[in-house]
Amino acid sequence: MRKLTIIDIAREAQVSIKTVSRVLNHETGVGAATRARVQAIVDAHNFKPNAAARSLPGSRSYLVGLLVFSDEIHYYYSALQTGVLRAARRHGYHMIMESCRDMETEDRQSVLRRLGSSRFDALVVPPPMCDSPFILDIIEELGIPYVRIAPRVALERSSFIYMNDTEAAEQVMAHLWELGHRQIMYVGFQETGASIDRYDGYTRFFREKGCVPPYPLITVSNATAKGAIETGETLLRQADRPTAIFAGSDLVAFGLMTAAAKFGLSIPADLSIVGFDDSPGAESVWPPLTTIRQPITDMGERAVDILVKGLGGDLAVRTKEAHRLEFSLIVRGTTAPPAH
Amino acid sequence: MRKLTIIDIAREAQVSIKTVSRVLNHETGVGAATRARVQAIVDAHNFKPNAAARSLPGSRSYLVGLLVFSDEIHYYYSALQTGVLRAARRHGYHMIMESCRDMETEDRQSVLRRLGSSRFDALVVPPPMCDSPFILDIIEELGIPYVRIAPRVALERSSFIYMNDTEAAEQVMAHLWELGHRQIMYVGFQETGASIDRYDGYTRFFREKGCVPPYPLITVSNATAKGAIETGETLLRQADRPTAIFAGSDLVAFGLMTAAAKFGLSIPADLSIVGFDDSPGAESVWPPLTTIRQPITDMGERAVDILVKGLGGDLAVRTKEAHRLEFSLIVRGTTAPPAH
DNA sequence: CTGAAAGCGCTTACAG
DNA sequence: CTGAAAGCGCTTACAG
Repeated sequence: MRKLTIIDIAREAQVSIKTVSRVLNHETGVGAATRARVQAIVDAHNFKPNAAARSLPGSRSYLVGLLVFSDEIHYYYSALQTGVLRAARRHGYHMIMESCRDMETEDRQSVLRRLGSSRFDALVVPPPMCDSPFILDIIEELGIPYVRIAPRVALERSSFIYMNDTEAAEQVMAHLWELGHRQIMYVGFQETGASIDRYDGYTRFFREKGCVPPYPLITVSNATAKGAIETGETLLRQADRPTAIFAGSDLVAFGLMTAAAKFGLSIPADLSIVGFDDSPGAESVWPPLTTIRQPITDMGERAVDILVKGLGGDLAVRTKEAHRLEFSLIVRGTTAPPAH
Repeated sequence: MRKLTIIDIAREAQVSIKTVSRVLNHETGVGAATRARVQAIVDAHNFKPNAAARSLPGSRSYLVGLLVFSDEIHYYYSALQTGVLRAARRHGYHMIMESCRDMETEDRQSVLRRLGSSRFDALVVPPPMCDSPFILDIIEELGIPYVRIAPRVALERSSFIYMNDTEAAEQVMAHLWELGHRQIMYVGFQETGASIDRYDGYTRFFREKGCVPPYPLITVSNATAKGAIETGETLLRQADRPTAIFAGSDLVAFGLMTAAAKFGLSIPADLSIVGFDDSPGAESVWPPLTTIRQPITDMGERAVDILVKGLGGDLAVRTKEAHRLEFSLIVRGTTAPPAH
């Protein structure tokens, strides 16, 4: 069977190819009845216009860019990428990745040139680039439409996708509280502001219970587990050590688990631990980690959906939007009621 | 500055656009002098032909497919993808990912239809799909050129990229031997044949030293760390426990490290451990894991290089090739001389 | 070994 | 609200 073209659709709908093109691109200026008839035929055939043919005469490339931080393999970007790829394909776009190593230290001209020479129509900007005024200025100067993932600053600058870290933290606390824990500690990380949002949830939870948080904020490096291990060794030696620790990230949780093992503390019998991220290792460690799953893949998908809708040219949808996605608490093996 | 086209190149070289097209596509039938002159101009401008314009009239899509196993996030595929993406961009191609969840259980017709409807010009086929006759039959039936990554069966069927697992294993053994270890054990995994290749290196090393391997082959599941932890607990309880363990994968190594911690064994003072893969966690655990780094990203790049060369149409390069890439032993903190 | 013509499937710019 | 014409930058099929 030959590949369908808009000529086939046009013939079947008894309209010109231009009208089919209008419907396909959600352009205005087509009668409601005509639009419905064409759309029905498009749907019936599951017709997808040829991307090459679209981009050749047009000004669009049908490429969405995903900004990634250096070439490193990080599950956060992998997950995001899976979502971007999925949505891009759905919309007839391709994904192109642009790596941002050293963008902050590079001079303005070379970054401009580099981003300007890539021919994507729109850009998905995840952390930490989404919070860099330097990067945002350049993107805006180039006039590239963009959507940010989980930004923390200058929220008014663009559409963005986010999840509520504070609320997720409160849910972690509620889980531990219900198990009977009261001596709960939060161990965060230094690298990004997300840790603070989670700490806010921790303190807010205690406040709502009418209590004062029993421990001060502790932060370690989130780059390697070393800091968490060392901190864990100090913490767990204390006489009034917590019965449960809420770790700001899975990596911090892993470090604490290692430290606990060194002290002969059994998890979750002697100490409960909750992570944050549901990273690939969370299921592999022993016991498997109770943690918060972030909807990273969904975030990527939604970002592309917004972008493509905006590129459709319908001015009404160019409004900046903020989409909140839901997290979920994954209860696995590192949480249990406290001993006696 | 306006985007260059082959018309500009043709004018500058005083030839027709058809001749420029021939040079660009490495087609035969251009005089050596003409070819050199055109190529020089192409290089001088760093001219890249417009992919959309190429694929529109032609039969090629300028898309390379990467087959991935389900939608899971796995660093192996992430690394491969980085390489494929990098090489694809270099050659003016885009990358498209095709997920293979349940391919083995699906019926032949639906897989054929699915792969047939994606319009990539060539396919990179990593494990485990590269060893599935079912998948290979379908790809060949569709006439899609493909290169396999680290295949273990039917090597004559296609070009492939590989590394020498056995030799890498021998290098691990040499490292441990030089530190003074003699009671070295190998703990492999069940999932893929790679574990056997590594075990072969283990036994071969002892044979070359004129010894008999001191321990039998042990295998655990590579899906979660649980099996490795339990196995480790059994092994480390033994009176004649090894002074060093060569783990068939990083994940197995992580499990063994957890088990060692439970027994109060200090790594590397009481027990040395070496992994295999250099996965993202290898640097984050404590102590950081000594392991073999596989050139996964490079493998992806090379696969695309071969594919694109083949698509160039030069029959001579359609020969099946096998490219071996080099691994490297990354010595970190889990290996040291044995106690006393 | 080299080139002139037609056309891929769309969008742009314009006309009505 | 709808359509006819031109053309995007290449490749294909053909001619010499």
